[in-house]
Amino acid sequence: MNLKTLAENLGLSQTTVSRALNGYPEVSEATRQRVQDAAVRFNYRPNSRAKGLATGRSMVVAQIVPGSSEHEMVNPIFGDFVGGATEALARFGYDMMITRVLEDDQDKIYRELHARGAVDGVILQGPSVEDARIPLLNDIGMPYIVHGRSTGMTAPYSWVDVNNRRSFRRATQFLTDLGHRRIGLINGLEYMDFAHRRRQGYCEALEAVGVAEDPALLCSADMTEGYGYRETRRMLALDNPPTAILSASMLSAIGIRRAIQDCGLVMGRDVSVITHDDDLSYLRNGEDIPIFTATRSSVRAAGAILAEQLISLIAEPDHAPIQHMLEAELVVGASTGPAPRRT
Amino acid sequence: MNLKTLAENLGLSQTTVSRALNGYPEVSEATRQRVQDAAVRFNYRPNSRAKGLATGRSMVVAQIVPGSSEHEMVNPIFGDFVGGATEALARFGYDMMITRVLEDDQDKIYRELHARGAVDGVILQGPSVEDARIPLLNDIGMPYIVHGRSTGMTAPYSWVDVNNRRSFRRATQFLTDLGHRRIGLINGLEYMDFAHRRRQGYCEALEAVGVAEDPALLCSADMTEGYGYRETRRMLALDNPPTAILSASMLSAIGIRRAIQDCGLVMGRDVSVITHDDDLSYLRNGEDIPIFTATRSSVRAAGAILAEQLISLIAEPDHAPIQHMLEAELVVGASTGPAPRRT
DNA sequence: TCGTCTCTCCAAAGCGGTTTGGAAAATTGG
DNA sequence: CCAATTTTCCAAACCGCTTTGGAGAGACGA
Repeated sequence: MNLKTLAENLGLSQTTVSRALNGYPEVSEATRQRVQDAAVRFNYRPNSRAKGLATGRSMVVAQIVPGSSEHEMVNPIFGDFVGGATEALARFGYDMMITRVLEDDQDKIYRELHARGAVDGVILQGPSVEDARIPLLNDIGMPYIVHGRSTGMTAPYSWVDVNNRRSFRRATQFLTDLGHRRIGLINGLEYMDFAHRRRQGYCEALEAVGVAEDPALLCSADMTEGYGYRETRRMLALDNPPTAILSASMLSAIGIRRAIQDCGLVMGRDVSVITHDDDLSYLRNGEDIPIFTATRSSVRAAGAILAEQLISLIAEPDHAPIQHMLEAELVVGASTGPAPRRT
Repeated sequence: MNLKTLAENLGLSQTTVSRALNGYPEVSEATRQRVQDAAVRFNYRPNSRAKGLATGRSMVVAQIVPGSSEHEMVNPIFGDFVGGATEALARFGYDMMITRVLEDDQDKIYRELHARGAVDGVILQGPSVEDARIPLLNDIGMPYIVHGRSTGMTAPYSWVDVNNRRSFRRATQFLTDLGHRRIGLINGLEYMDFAHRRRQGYCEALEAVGVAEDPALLCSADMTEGYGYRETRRMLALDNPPTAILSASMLSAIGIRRAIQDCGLVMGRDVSVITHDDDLSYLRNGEDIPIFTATRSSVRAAGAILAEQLISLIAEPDHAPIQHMLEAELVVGASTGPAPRRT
């Protein structure tokens, strides 16, 4: 059923039917009712592509998933983020398209996506420090919003981000307040902006209590369970092991907990742990009381906010850049306690 | 830059330019070269919507993410699955669209997606036993393929699935061969088809050694870490606790391990554990040697296969239903050992 | 030299909507 | 009752591409 046959069935012109359905005022209420009823009866839906052609909008937002090779790690937050974003997008009649792109032809794909008119806007995921995609998108002139920020960017751009520096500063300070001085940081990849900022916050808090950072207590890699385990084992084997560890993700934290137990220690007593918690639906930090003390910020909620902001950027192309800072909450769980007295 | 202006620039008709770019033989090699060069020079890309309108194909495949409420759990496999699928889709020029849909208006959304002509085909995720979406899609007449199967379906349909029953039968048998007779099953939600089948396999293997199933050793829920922990604690507190546990996911298995340790027992010695492992990129089962003995089947690979099969279904609308069975491999890790002698 | 084939290329008709610029009909005001 | 509005509807152009049905130009054989 297309507009033409629907109009014929009603004995009206396509114009009138189109207007009736799209809520234009140039059509009487009686006619509008009649048209709407018929549309429902015939299960009529305007063809997306035709509508898009005519209006110049695709009502689709893209999320580009980078992946340099077959074995690239998928970001665990992907599912929840998309869940939050699609829900918000659906409310405004938008769909989300996922495009996978190899590192090397980022440029090409973004340009093509725009030239093809396939999408109205783009969500940029996982920005690195000085991310090259930002100037690229500025150049292309397609609405976009970044999930996170990119240190070192001079040009303005729209973003939604958690205050990673502050949250890790607070977390570290929480530990120093408890008397900890040897604090490990099991961080994400530090060319990623979020990890870069978390490290800054950590360093600032250490500096505030006059502790110099120790390279042996720092590491940076993909945030897996095994990584958390391995690095914790390494740190606990040091002559001067940490009494507390900061973790960049729940998964690493689970590995950290395992390592602590395997060393015959008790988490929260011998070694305190604070982790960042994205509040993933399939990886909850405990049920009633949190297992880990954590800096918590729902990535799902972030997805919804990004989607809404992107839509307003699309609606108003020369809107000033949107900059939306989210604060992580510091929730206290069972994994932290006062620094053990030096024996 | 659109076809018209490109043609004008070249002094050719739109027809010729279109044909030159799409590889039709009615155009001389010299002209084709000239056209292609110009297309590159002007960075011309045919508009997706216009092309779709003209050809009647959208070159988009949808994946519907069900979600009944705000707090619905996102399936942890989502990211890897989409990664595998989009990669395969991209090879054939397809994009993937994610649509979120509330349980209650599944019907409406599928029908609309088809009527709107927004997508050429659909991937159905997470089928339940007797899933109502399958007859619905048959009725609508849109190409689709199911990730998993649906017990109790009479109508034929296309699917790609892991042989869940066999793999859990083998896993259970592996344990009975080691002398285990008290074996717990910490299963996924059993209205989901995969969980239903795994339970069947488990029961079959127990029956083979004459062991009756014990309701106290069975449970079914969303597969979280906390769930694995809680149920393991419960089972280990029984008068007659299990000596082995089967887990439906890595996440639950991690909780199971934690519970075993918290009870002062050793996994692989006091309690054996086998888990299903979807080989998620962010949740690897150990690095060199597997932590858990596991039935392993890459969900990422499954995504790629589903995508390819769906594309062939789209290309050939009256293709016979595709039924592709994947076998999980049983990899032996450090979490299993002979049944401890009854003391 | 002329009809017949190929080779190239093109004008125009869709695909299914939206939107502009009127025109006919109904309403209002004097 | 008639002119001036307002209301209601429509024909046709347009969005950017593909594809059908030729047409013109050389090449070829007779």
